[in-house]
Amino acid sequence: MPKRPVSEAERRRRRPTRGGAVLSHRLILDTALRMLHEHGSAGLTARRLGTALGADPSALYRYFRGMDDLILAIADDLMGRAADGWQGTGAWRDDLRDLGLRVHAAYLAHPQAAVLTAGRVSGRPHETAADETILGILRTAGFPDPDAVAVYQAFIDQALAFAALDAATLALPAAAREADHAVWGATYARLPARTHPHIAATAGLLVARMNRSAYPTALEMFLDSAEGRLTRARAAAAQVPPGRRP
Amino acid sequence: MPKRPVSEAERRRRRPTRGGAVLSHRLILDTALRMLHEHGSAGLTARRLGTALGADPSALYRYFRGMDDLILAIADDLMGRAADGWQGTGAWRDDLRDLGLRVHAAYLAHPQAAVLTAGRVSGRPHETAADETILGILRTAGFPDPDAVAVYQAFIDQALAFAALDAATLALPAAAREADHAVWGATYARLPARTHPHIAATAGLLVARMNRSAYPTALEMFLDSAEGRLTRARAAAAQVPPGRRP
DNA sequence: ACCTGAACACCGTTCAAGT
DNA sequence: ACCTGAACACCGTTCAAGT
Repeated sequence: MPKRPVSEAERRRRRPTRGGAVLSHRLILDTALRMLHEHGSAGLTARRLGTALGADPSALYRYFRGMDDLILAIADDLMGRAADGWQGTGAWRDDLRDLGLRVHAAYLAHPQAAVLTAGRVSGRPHETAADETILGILRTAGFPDPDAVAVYQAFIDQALAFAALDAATLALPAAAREADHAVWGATYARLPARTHPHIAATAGLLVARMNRSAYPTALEMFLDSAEGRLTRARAAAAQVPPGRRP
Repeated sequence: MPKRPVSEAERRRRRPTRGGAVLSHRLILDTALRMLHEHGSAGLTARRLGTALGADPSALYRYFRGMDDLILAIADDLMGRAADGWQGTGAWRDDLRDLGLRVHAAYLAHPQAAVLTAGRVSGRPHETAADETILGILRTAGFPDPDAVAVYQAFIDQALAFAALDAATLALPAAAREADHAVWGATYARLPARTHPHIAATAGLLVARMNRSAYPTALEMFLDSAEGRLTRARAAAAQVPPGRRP
């Protein structure tokens, strides 16, 4: 196990690099995000990041344990961008929808970063803050704790899972993305009705939909079902008045 | 654009490699899946694959355009494994649940491959066959075409998105996976109630749930909502008898 | 204290040459 | 027809040396 890099607060001297930049976690993170946009999700390498910062690549290892540590920091940064400035209205369904769409949008704004961070639990401040917010919305709305936890987990995983899936398409190099799009136009829309009757019958609708994210539909379906659960939980609670609870 | 490698049917001579193996798409695919299991999702490289096959790495380029082409072939293979031997019962809700869980399970059986193929549209035979099956289940159940297409897309994307998300955890090297698990135990369960009251209040439930997939919950919520849609669509259709349709 | 430079052990892909 | 071998342009990370 390599030893922990020096934290931002502990730093004393800030000697500039050969290129004149003064390194910091923030500067490295911002430069990494810029490189991901410019060069794609495979384009973030320690060597290129060093060059972009005007520093030797090995200097990065004083700030991050390695590329994996940097990627977890990027993940938490994306979550921070999603939650930045958010205010709840008190209407749980509207608030959840809004948060889900914000997380999805924050990831899609940095699709190459989203691909890299998909499925990683960072446990860092922005992530825990988002989790606390979502659990608070559900518990305040009246979901009993076991339901709140189950619905919370399905909600955040659905948002992140669709973000990663949709980001994967956007993050492809332009050529590959066009090739994937062309698959729909060329292969699916022209499958013969004899072998693929259902695809053939709905080809127009399929092609129109396939280049749009399914997340808004899936999110609304999720909220429908959550509302049903809440109604049933409230009805069950009304059967057992507060004074008679064990 | 590199030229297309020779297809399996077009091959004439089958000269064995230096290592004695006779190359084929199937052999390369199976060897690639084995390497992914043994060395993780970053462990599939052209050089290692060559060594494992007893061939020079450059020989692979006569079978696949490059690593990306190989990855799309692996994606279609996973979909084939999911659908292999599946039989519908005619009960749309049971059939969809079964297919969703099968796709999820097929991907989780090869998590390192799932990570690599997440979000890629292959347009190849097993993928189109699965799409035809799902659309058929929905249209036969009575979903009007626009609903059938919307629900189909949300269904397949949700299955693949959760598969990729859950696979990302399983595909981590053992050390990183344990570190991610430890994040839950150490960070989340011990956040103070003063700053994170909702996480603190449900910490036991959270830790118990977090190492299990949220897909079964999300899938059941999805099916709840789809059932509501179908009921409403049937009611609307009953309002307009067939003879009066435009 | 912090950054550098060399070193080590790797990559994917191309293309002319061999069999 | 198919595979090989060399070549090219890259990787992440470590560690002793410089400032």
